[in-house]
Amino acid sequence: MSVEIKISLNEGLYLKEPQDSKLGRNIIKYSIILIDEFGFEIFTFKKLAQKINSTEASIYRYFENKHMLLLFLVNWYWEWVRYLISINTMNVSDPKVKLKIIIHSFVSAPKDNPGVGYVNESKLHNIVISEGVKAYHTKEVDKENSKGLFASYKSLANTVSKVITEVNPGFKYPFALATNLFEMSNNHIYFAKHLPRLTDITIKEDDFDEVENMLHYFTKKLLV
Amino acid sequence: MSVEIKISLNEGLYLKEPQDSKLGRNIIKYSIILIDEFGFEIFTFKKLAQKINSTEASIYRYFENKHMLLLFLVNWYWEWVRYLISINTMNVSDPKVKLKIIIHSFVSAPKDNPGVGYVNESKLHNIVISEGVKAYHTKEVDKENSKGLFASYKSLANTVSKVITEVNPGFKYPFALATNLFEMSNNHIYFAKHLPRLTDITIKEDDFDEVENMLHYFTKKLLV
DNA sequence: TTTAAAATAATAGTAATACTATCATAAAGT
DNA sequence: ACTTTATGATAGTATTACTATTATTTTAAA
Repeated sequence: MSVEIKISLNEGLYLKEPQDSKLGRNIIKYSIILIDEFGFEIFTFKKLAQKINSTEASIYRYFENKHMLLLFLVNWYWEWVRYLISINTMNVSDPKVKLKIIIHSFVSAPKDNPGVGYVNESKLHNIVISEGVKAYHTKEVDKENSKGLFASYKSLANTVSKVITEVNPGFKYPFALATNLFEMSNNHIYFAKHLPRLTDITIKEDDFDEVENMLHYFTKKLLV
Repeated sequence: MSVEIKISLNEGLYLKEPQDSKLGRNIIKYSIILIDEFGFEIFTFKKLAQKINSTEASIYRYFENKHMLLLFLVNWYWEWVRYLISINTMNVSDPKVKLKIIIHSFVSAPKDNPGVGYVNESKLHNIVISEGVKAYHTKEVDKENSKGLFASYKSLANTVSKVITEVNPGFKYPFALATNLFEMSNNHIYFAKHLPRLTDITIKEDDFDEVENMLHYFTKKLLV
């Protein structure tokens, strides 16, 4: 039972839609594997080309450069989380329950879901955790933002902020809390793994329960 | 009235203490200016060398590579904020007031303080906001962490977490809140400037009051 | 089924980056 | 005055981040 979902993203992210061809899907698939394994700085189009028995030039026909590829991947992730939230909260009316589902999606999206053949969601999650912030910490943010290349993150923040406001209409910073839940989730998974003195939680073999509990704890206190 | 403070940092951060020579201090001074102006990716040792009429080779005698230089700079910043907090809370006994001072230091450290001749704290703050996360999002985190290259951030988190626990001994995540206040401060200043739809606050001509108010609001709700 | 169009591969080449090495000169410390 | 140390000048290498050109393969239309 695999219903292939194709996630559509802003056309400015790529030169040619990678999800529509074998090579394109290979670029997505193996870039995720390589970036997860070696990190974004070490990753190059040349190495990717070697891995998939293609050439640098061919990859450059799909993505302007590796930064754009990263931006594509994190947008894909944002959009996918948004999709998960939308289907999982579809028949839920209690906003508090919705928020629980949202937090669960932030923390453990890759765990519960089937997903798309050419995307290893778990590795992509690792990339978002380890490299995601680099997608928007560049000198080109403003230009890229004006082209809509962060639309998915903004939509996600918007969706979540609405639920926050439903839970507590008096809460003053719904957008900040929305993005903070997402960033905090990623940060503290990263901290627990690499800089444990910066957090209170621990992670044993990819069990993110403590992160989830922490976010619930914060959210509850903030929104009562 | 300029009392020159020299901030001592982990020796693993540099090959040769840059604060002890004219060239070293120039490297610090102008790397801050260049990274702030052009961003970390565009910044190279060659460009820096040209700017200060020196050579790449000379700069490499101080820092292994530009990543280490960035790590040095953010450590310097962390250590400096820690120093500010320690002197500004010295004679304060009320932990709530201490926390206010801490938040103010996170948000507006560069505003209120004289500082060190070769460091433009305001530009350095910009670098921490825009590039700081790159200092610890690398494949070498674990190795670098084991050498103590993140000690300053950890000390800072530790200091703040203690105050949080003083305010509310029952609060379950003092370290997470400590780091989150710092990260949130940086993130939302960045968002307000570049991705305003991701936050609720606005910043008009480097007035960070709204950020500070937001952090107070969050902290208060979390620690009552 | 042929044929044209489009996609990919193969190859080559360039400027910039991220270094390392060597030697000469200048500055500082004893 | 002398020796250590710091810096500058110069050169060189491997890798990166591309661009360009041509050949070959795949696909899609006539």
